[in-house]
Amino acid sequence: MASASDPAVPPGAATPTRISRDLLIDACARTVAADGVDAVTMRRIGSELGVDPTAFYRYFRSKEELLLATADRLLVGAFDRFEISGDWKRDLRAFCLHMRSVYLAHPGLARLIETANVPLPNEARMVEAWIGLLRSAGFSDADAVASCEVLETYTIAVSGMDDAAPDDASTPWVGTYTALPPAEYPNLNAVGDQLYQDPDARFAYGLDLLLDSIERRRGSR
Amino acid sequence: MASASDPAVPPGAATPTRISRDLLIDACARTVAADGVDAVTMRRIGSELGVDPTAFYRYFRSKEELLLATADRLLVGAFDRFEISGDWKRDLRAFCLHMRSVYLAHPGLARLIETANVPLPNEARMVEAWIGLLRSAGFSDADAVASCEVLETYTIAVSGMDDAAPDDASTPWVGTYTALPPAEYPNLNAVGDQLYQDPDARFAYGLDLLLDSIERRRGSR
DNA sequence: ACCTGAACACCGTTCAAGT
DNA sequence: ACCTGAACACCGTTCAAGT
Repeated sequence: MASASDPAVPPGAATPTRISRDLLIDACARTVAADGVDAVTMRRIGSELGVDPTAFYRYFRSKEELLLATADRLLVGAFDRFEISGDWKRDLRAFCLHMRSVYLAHPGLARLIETANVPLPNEARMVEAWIGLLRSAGFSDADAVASCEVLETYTIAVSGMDDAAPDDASTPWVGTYTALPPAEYPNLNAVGDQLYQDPDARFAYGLDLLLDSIERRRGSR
Repeated sequence: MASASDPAVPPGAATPTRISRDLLIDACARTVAADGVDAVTMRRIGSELGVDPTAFYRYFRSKEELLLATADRLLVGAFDRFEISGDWKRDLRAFCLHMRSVYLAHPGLARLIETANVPLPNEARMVEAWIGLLRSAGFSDADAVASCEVLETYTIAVSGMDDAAPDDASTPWVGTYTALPPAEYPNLNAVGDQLYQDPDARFAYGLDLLLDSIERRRGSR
């Protein structure tokens, strides 16, 4: 797609380099956005670029290296020009909700970042921004670090869990809890129909619980 | 191993059934406890029972069915005879910490339960107990459901994230944040050495933030 | 009735061979 | 210098054949 519209590569010229790190990351990012991380196979990336599946080993040491580079690219702009209102609580809330939407749009991305054993460059910039927000809001260094870690962990772990579930995952769950014998499961029979209705609402509810406590701990010091 | 020490199976007798659902689940559970969910392969389970790798298809429809049955077995007793002190906050806190320790002892178990699209029987019993605890503590049904969901989600998602990281995963992270250029990363240079020190402490910190807020919402109604 | 084992359609990755 | 393609060592799963 990129090479077809690139006027710098005349069609009749001697075969130019058809792939590069950037092109491979592009193809990988497209696949992740379309079908998730699990859909990425070397054979698919290769055929998408019209190239042998094994050609990419000239540019990346392994599939994991390609996936991490792709993950980092997908984080670019996810938070970069995020508007800072000055209200730390409101800003952090919007931050977390926005990151969640990015994770949900790229199934497997959150878990990819979780399991990386080295922080991605754009992840570092994100944490830098979060901690800056907390420190300038008057939090002590220790509180800023702890609060930042908890919010980051909560956001990425819960979103990673929710994006792994298929779209209709909530449907089979709803109702199964109310079908259990009432003698053994009185509470589930009473309130089971309210369980697991809306993952987004649940995420926001927990996020507000965390932010409320963080705010209160700052005030009570 | 079981058949070798089983006196009910004389060595010279006509070959008896050597496997069953229970034996397969046992072997699978042993593998999960020793090396995690990812180490489970049909060929390994087969060789562990001295049986052809494909023999298990007579007892389970697929690998996933075996894994889910194993997950449910690993939840048995994880919370069953848990002591109820009567202090809901203290009980829920111990509950979550205990479940986390079970997840961490079985790498991949949390994610296995997360991605199941039907609740496991022992999971239902767990949620029944949690909601009962909250309702008898005076929470409204809506608050009990929401609080229970958030605590369950937080515990399983964060533990699933932490158990996926290798043991020395924290080591490479610590320090990388303080090595970044101070001009661009002033906050990470200032407090980066305090980041990602202790996953258990971080989990407990966030758990207390949640419980504090839950307690306050009950009181202010 | 139960287990076996060859086979199939996938993986990620290596490496000698082509151009 | 760059790409190819056969090959290797794995997967989960199927199915005809053995006993």
